[in-house]
Amino acid sequence: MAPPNLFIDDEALTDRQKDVLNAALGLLVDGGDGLTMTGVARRASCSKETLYKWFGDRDGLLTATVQWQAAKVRMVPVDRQTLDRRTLAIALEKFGRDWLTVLTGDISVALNRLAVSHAGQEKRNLGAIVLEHGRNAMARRCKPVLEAGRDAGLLTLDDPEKAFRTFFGLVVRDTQIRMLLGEHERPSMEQISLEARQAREHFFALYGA
Amino acid sequence: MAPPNLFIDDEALTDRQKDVLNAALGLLVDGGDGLTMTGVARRASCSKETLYKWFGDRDGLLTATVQWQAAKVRMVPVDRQTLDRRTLAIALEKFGRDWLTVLTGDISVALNRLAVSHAGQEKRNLGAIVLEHGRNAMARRCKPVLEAGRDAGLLTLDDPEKAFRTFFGLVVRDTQIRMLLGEHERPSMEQISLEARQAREHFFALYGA
DNA sequence: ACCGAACCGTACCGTACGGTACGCCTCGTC
DNA sequence: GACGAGGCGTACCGTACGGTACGGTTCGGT
Repeated sequence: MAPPNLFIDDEALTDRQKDVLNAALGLLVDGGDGLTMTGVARRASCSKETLYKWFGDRDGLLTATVQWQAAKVRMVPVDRQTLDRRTLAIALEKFGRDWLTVLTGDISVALNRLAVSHAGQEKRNLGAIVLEHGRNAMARRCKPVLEAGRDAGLLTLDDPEKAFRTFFGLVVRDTQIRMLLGEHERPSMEQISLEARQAREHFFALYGA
Repeated sequence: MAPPNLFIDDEALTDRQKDVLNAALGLLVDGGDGLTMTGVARRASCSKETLYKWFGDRDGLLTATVQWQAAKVRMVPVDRQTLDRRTLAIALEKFGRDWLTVLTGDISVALNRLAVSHAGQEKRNLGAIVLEHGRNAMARRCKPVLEAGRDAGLLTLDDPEKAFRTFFGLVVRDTQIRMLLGEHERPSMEQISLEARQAREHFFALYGA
């Protein structure tokens, strides 16, 4: 059964509905199993019938949860005027730091795990959503900065997309896949800062004008 | 119930057992669901009872499948004598090419999906196995080459582990996570060659002596 | 005060799947 | 040829979970 309304535009959600999604997310974060309709209903103190009325079916609930939570990920915007090499470097480094912090967080790991599992079956929605709000959102934020850097004569890059993908690689490296595969020692703040700094240095070494 | 014998050392497997594991793998590759004991039994033309006798339980079967298949991944070894800059570059580039080819293959994607899902529940085995035969195997093959490059005065690196992780990032970038999340347009051979070449160039730009 | 909508709690149904039991067949060994 | 081990096919059981039904309660509107 199709969900009655699939709010691709979010925030047609009442507070109570957000409570439900929070419950689902909580269940998801501490152990992907346990995320059952009965479990969500119990944790949110609501009835299963309500869940089905609001979200159509299990998949609708999952989609709503992922969509709503993924949309929360916000990177700090960077104002592109008054761009000199130092502010650009600071911006990129902070970018990497924020990104690594989000990536290694419980919620991000749980969401990506769910989406990856989901992409294994035929239904592809969750993977697309997470990709959109994850990698692609990062790209949308990052590429204008790179282009601004190029226009300011600070960076030498032909294709912003390719440069972004390299930046992605320099920042994320093997961190994400290791977390997804169950290595639960999250890097510390200091570690993240260090890695972001090195990513920035490396990126400038490769693309600095 | 625990599997009767958990052959952490592989290849205590008869041909018939390998047939079974192949069936499981096939089921896994075309759509992670459908990978059910009944499905495997049907596909391998064997009885469920035999499956349970051989592998203990579903988890044992999955583990055996992943372990056996993951062990198949072989990178071409690199002889570290007579190392000049050109052969090192060729080795690293081929390394990247092979790695991207494996990573984007159906089997690798399916295996990693399964392992990631599995790591979401409390049982962590599969994640560890894939990590060991994936990233870690790559590291074990790669780091000696990097150290040889350093000893030959071709590379400047303090910590091989850190250098390897950067190499990993330069090669893999966002490719793996995108495949895992369901983006099924696999990069072509030409695309992979291009990316491996750029990864090699970038790596030398960062670590070349 | 009354009514209806929304919702909670719980009981219930159907099915899919992990795991077991059992009858039959095949084949190697004596 | 007799026999037992190993294995195939199938029927079966228990349970977990997605999904539905329904009675009881709260609450806002009239």
